[in-house]
Amino acid sequence: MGWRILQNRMPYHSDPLDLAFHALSDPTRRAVISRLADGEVPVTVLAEPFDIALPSFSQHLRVLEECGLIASEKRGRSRWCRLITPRFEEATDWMITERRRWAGRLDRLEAYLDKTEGKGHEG
Amino acid sequence: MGWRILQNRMPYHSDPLDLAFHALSDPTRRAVISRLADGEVPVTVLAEPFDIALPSFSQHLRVLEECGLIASEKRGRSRWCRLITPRFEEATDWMITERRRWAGRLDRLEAYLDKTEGKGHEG
DNA sequence: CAAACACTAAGGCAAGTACCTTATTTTTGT
DNA sequence: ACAAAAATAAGGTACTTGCCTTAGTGTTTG
Repeated sequence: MGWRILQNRMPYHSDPLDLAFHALSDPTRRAVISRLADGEVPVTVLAEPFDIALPSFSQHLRVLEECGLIASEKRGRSRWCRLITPRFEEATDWMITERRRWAGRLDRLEAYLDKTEGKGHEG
Repeated sequence: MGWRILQNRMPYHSDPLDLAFHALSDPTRRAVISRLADGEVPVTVLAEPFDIALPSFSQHLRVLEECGLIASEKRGRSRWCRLITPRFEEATDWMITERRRWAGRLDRLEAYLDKTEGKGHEG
């Protein structure tokens, strides 16, 4: 019945999935994720391929860190970043679950069509 | 070496993956995707659970449609929406590929540690 | 044909985003 | 102790988003 959602005004991205997908919607941040698959990397090295100012790049890292996709640790004067996988898994799981849902529906639809088509041929 | 990215200013979300993840970063839009797994639904029915004005809801549908996650068709006075799967698959594939990349790295790391640990025990 | 229905267009607003530049802080290396 | 390196803080600008309201445009239905 009336299962209302989002009754009151909320910040733009509030739940973890919102934050994760928002983080992944930027090519710079996706590239960072890709790069970190290889292991830990300090900020300057991570930033090197990108043609943006370091503070701008750091903001991207902050977005990734705040939504739990990466973690970082200061060692001496540089900060090392690494991937955190569970948040990424969460987002992936959402997508896979959705995909399974519509795949399941299409399977049932196909089964139904096969059956009715069969009856059509019989009748 | 200098594989520079994003040299010139670009619109916020330019490639299909940017658009898809951006679209998925909103809970209303994710709920629409979930709902459409069941099949085609007209806008008003789709909008019913949400406590926002219809024009606001329509904007969400537009975002989903413009990035290729849904399609819609006008029949009489209502517009029917349905899922479009390839764009969703694209995004899912990106995530699965990334996951495989770091899973692979962790496997190799584990193999390496096993080997060195083995040598350590032998020596 | 008029009223109701299902959107759609247009315009407005507060908040958020993605960049920037210019300090400032912290940590080496000499 | 001093200069260079690696961030970080602070503040600014242009654009985007997510909502709103009000006013249309077509499409049934009585």
